[in-house]
Amino acid sequence: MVEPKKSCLLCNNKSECFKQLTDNELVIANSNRAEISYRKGEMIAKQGNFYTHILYLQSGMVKVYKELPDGSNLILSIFGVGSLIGLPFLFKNQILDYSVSALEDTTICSINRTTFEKLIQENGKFATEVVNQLNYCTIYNYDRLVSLTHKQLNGRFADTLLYLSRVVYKANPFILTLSRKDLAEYTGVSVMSIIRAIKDFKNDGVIDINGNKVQILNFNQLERISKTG
Amino acid sequence: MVEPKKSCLLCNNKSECFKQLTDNELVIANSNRAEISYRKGEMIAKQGNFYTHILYLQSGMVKVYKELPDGSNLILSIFGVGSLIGLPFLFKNQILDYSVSALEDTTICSINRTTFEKLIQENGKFATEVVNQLNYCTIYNYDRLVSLTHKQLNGRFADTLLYLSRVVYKANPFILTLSRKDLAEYTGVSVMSIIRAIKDFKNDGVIDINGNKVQILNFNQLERISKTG
DNA sequence: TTAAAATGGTGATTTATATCATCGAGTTGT
DNA sequence: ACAACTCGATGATATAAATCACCATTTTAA
Repeated sequence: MVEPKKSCLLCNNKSECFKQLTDNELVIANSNRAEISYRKGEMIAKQGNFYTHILYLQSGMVKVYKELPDGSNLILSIFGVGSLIGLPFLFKNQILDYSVSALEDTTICSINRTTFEKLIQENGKFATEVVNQLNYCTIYNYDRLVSLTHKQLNGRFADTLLYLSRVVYKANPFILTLSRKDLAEYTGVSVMSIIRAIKDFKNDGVIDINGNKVQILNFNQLERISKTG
Repeated sequence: MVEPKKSCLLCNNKSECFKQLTDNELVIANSNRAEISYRKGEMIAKQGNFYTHILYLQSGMVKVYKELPDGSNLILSIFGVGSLIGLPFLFKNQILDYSVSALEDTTICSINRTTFEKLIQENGKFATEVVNQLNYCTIYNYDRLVSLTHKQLNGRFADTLLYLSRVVYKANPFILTLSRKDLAEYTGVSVMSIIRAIKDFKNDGVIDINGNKVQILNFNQLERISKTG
C-alpha cells in the first residue's frame, strides 16, 4: 500500500538525526524515500534479505526479532513512533539479520541506504545523532543481557512490564498490542511461564489485566521483583 | 604506571577510525592522550565512575563486564589488541555502566572523550568507522542474546570456545588467559557447569585441555553442538 | 613458613522452568 | 454458518542446571 508522499521538509515528525539536516539535505533525503503502510501482523522486513533501506517509523509499532533455526523467535526490540530501524546494518552488512513485523497498523518511511550513509559522512551533527541512537540501543542491549541471563522468570517479566509501560506505550494503564506469545518471545521464556507469571502478579496485586488492558498497580513492588527475581 | 609516549603520528598500530585522520588531527589527538600499563588482574575502569576517556588497547587483553547487585558478574565482551573501549558512552552518558579489567598485562591509550567526540563531528570518515565499530558490537550482542537465551549449557559453551579461538586469540591451540570463573561469567552459567562441560567435551574428543593450553580438535562437531545445543 | 585465600574439581540434591496433554473461547475464512 | 485455527489457560511431569557439601592444588599474603 503506497500512500501519497509529503515532503520531509514539511514533516513535523522527524527523528533526532533528521532534525540536524539542512533544507538542501532534506530535499535529497526526500527524493530517496518511500512511504508504506502495513496492517497489524504484516511482515515489514525479512531476515536474510538484502538490506537496502533504513526504516523510519512514522506511526504504529513494530517488533524486531531473530528467527531461530528451531522455529522459535527472540524479540530483540519493540519500536514505536520516531524510531529508526536497520541502523546496525549500515555500511558493511549486506544482509539483514533480523525480521521486522507490525504489532499495530504502521506507516514506514523507507530511506535509501546509501543516501543515509552519505549523510553520515557529510554532516557531523547527523553522524553524532546516529551514534547517539546506536549507543542508546547498545546500552539497552547490555541491560537486556543482564536481565535475560541473571534473572529468573518473575524478574524478567517485571522488566518486560516496566519496559512496556515506560518505553513502549509510555502510559499506565496501557492497551497491550502484544500477544502472550510475543511477551514470551520478548522475555525469553515459554508462553506457559508468561501465563503463570501474569496470574501470580495479578494474584499479588502487582498488576491488573482485563483482556488487553494492562495496569501496573504497584511500581515499587515491580521494581523490587525486577531486582530480586 | 605511565610510560614514555610515542606520537600517534608514528603509531603503526592504529585502529580503523584513527587511520582516517589527517596528520593535523592526529597531532590534536596525540596531545589529548595518555599511555598506561596494567598488570594482569588490575582494574582499568570501574562501573559507576564518571566517564572521561576512550580506551584504546595497544597490547594485551581486557574483559568488559557488568557487576551485578548479587555480587556476580556478566562478561559482556573480551577485547584484544586494536579495540576501542567505551564507545557506547560517548556524547550523552556521563557514567560508565560497566567495568574493565586486564586479563593479561595490558597497555592502554587513554584518549580524551571530548576530543573523540569532536573528531566524529568534524571528520565524516572517522564517524563512519566509529559507526562501523558500534554496529559490529551490536550485531555481536544480538547473537549473544540468542546464544544466552535459546541455547543450553553445551551450545553456549561451544559458542564461547569458538569465539575465543576465532575472535579473541585468533589461534588454535591457544593459551587460555581466562579462569574457569571468567568462562562461566562469559557463558552465563555456573562455574560447576563450565567444569562439567569441559569434562564432557574432552571425553567426547571435541577439545583437549592441559593446564591453560586449549586445542579445539573438532570444529565441525563444535559447530554442530552450537546449533543443536 | 605457614596460614589464608583462590582455583579446579566431583558427586548428590534441589529447583526453576520447559514440555506435554488438554480444554474452552474467540477469530478467521470460505 | 460452520469448520479450522489461534489464543489464553490449567495441571502434571520431565529435565537442565544451580546449589550445596566436600576435597585437592595452587597462589597469595602475613
